[in-house]
Amino acid sequence: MLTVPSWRASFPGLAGISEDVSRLLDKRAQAIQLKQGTVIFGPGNPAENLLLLMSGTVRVQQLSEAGREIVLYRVHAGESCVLTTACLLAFEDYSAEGIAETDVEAILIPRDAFDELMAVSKDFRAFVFEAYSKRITDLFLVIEEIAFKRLDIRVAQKLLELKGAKNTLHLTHQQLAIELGTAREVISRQLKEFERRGWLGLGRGVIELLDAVALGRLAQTP
Amino acid sequence: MLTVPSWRASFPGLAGISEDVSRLLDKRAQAIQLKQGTVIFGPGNPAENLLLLMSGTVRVQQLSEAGREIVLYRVHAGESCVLTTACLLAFEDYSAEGIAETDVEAILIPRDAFDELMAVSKDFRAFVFEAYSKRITDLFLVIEEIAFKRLDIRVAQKLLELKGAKNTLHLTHQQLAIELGTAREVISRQLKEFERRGWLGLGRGVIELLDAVALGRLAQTP
DNA sequence: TCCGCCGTGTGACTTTATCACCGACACACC
DNA sequence: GGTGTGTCGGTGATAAAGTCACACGGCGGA
Repeated sequence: MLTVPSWRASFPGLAGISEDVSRLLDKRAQAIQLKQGTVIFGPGNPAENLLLLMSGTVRVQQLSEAGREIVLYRVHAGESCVLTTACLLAFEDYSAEGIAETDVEAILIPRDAFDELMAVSKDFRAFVFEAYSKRITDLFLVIEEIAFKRLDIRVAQKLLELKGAKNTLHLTHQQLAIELGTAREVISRQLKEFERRGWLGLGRGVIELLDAVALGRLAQTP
Repeated sequence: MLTVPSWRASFPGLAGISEDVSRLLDKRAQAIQLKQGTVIFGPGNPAENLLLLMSGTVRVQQLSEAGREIVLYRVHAGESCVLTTACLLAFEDYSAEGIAETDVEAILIPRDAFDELMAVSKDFRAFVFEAYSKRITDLFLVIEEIAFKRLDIRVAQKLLELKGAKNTLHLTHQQLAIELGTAREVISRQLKEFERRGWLGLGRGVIELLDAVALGRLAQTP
């Protein structure tokens, strides 16, 4: 009856699961570590397992035939890489790839254990579908933004989203272009314009937010 | 032991289900008919059931705040409206809406029956995840196209995709603009250009494909 | 030290989006 | 038959975004 310090504490969605499901998880789940930059799944090597992230983030992005890229969403600690489960059970190939953006600790649930958990646990099903729901609404948001939103607004939003506690971002114009699915030159010019307005300071591979308030105002505009 | 002429014949993915699951389906599933134009789910009225389409098509589209729209995908006969199941179990609101594009006959599976089926039937789980997989790759495709593909190519593709057996399409420039998530004027000019090249004949609410081969060539270009 | 790569800047041009407004047709109603 | 009224499509002007080609400078490795 002692409380085992379980990884499951990180996943509120799994809090309510029953004793025996819990044991099943403990038996079949496996902790892994991934170095920053590891390609977790992608064209050619489909995901074989469900991942639950303990720490770090995974970036999921789409590659176009022409070699351009766009970031679809990020999986953070406490979340799961569920969209991979779609191909996990349906065997269909993915055109997206997942990359460990930082070092990552994760729990790995093999395909058959995933299926068994879906069968036996209502809570696990709810957990999975909730995660699906979040990802799909993320995708809908991406579609809405690239189709209908002005780029300056999206750049401002993305800068505020990516900045951490400090107001300094370490990323290149090219990386920012991939975040938004556009071209590097377009981003360069946009950042230049923000710099001209005194909102940003620009350096090689560094962007400093000087006026987050002004950026926030722009980001708010509908 | 007589074969009941079952609706399930329309769904190859459900062919292999066992006797008792089959009985469960028959008991809980319910046939419905929907008139063309019916809003099946949308902001404000989330889907309460899983739909399996017997006949007709459902168009799923996204509405932007600014009032613009884009078609995300279509559900055809023999397919299911699975993405709604994500919110069906996770209760999250959808920003997309589903509309019966034609008169529709469908099988309706209530939420609790859906959950029970997920629990008891491996085949049903496979069916659901396969449907998910298809939809999600559809969404990825939409993202790739609006982000990276030239509009003239997308117009050509869409014209060929929407045309039936005949080479005559009944849709307005506005509708075509919604298909592609762009503006009506842009479509008008593009169609005009195709007409100038002799590829199309244009009338009020009518587009006639005169040179499908040329359109196909354009649609192929990477 | 020098070469080469990477990140960035820029000009010229094309494509796409936006805004404002117009005319034409279709249908309903007098 | 005329007269609204709403839908559909056409167009010009302008702005935003994407594309292409190339130049510059820093910095790290050979």
